[in-house]
Amino acid sequence: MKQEIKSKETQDLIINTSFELFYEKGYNATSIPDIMKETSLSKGAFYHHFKNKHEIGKKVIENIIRKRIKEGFIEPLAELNRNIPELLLYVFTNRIKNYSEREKALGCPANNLVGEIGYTEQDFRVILKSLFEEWREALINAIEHGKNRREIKKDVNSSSVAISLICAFEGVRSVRKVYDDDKIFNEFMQSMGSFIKNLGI
Amino acid sequence: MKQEIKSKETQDLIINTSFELFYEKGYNATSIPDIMKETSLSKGAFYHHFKNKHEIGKKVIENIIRKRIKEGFIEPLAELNRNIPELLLYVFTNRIKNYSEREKALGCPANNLVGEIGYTEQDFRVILKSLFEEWREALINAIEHGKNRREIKKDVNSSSVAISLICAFEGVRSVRKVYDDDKIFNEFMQSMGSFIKNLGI
DNA sequence: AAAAATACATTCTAATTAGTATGTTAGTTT
DNA sequence: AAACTAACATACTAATTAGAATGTATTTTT
Repeated sequence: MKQEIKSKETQDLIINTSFELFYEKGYNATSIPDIMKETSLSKGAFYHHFKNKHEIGKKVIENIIRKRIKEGFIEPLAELNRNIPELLLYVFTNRIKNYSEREKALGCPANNLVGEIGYTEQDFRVILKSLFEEWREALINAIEHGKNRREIKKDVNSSSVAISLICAFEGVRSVRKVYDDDKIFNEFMQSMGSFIKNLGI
Repeated sequence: MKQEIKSKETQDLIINTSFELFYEKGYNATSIPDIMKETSLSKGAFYHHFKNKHEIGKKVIENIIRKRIKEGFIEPLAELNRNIPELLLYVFTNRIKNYSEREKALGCPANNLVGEIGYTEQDFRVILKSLFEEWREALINAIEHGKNRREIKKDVNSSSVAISLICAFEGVRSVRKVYDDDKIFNEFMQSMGSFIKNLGI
């Protein structure tokens, strides 16, 4: 029982540390020794708990990144009693302002991984796709609610708007990463704002 | 004179090959031996012409990627005699359909590099930023033309729209890469289309 | 035509890497 | 309490890597 807790804690430490390093340096640029140096554990510990780097990659996406998307983008969409255009405006523009400098400089962890994925790492792609799908479904649900409550125009294509919001958001985090300047966010929010307002009646 | 031509040809071969491999496998996942195996030249040839991988990375961005952005996104914007909303619609939606399967699956080379960049590779970030700036300026110029010709609303913020178009476009190429499904493009184009139409008078 | 420089190829080193094998200590089961 | 197992650490191998050193044929310069 005591061992089980210890084991879980160690695994979590390795997964969390991996996430941070992948986020800062990229997946391919991070080695297993890099990760284990950071945890102050040995390489033996790594290979006792995990098969290889690929497995840790999957765990990072499935556990950490999925949780971040859920908490950051899906759960805030659950307040369906709110006015939907306002809710979307909040989720896609206001929230951006609250990012830490680190998050602004490093971009979106999910999107960074997408950038690194080539033909090779199809496993990662499939898991990431499922995360985006969950996000997309939550958005479609919110938009449909808005349509039913006549807060959003009937002729709005929910699925199309949902994916476009996701695309725009991922895009701006990427572009902001290159610019390293908050001006990008401010200008983006202005157009994004008018796009969202234009969905409303 | 003969040597100069040979030298240039070899350098171009190495740069082009590097671009293709970076695009397919990512920058970090591509080694110099990988590149040189592909060129059928030796490692000695690489280090005769270039200092290290970082230098080749810069050359790939400055030469190949800059050229692609110029030809693909900036030059098409030069047809300022056309109706600007239509021109934007063409550049940002219709053109997407013509991407090859490879380009769709692998995403945007510039954006992929952005994903891989951490705190470390600031050199790349700065060069990439200058490419995005050129693109942004061309877009602002086109939008301003549209405003002057009363094809675009006066209250449209050109800079904000320009950066948002870029963000959305980079975003969709990233998301399409995860989904590996053309449905993403089609749905994106619908919303992007109405956003652009909404800029017009 | 001799000397020098260029465009490479070959060979080497030293570091880093993934992954394995083999400890050792503590906890768990019987 | 003995036997077993889990949680690591240490020490290894084998491959890959960046990059330097050195060699050689072909041009270019003088």
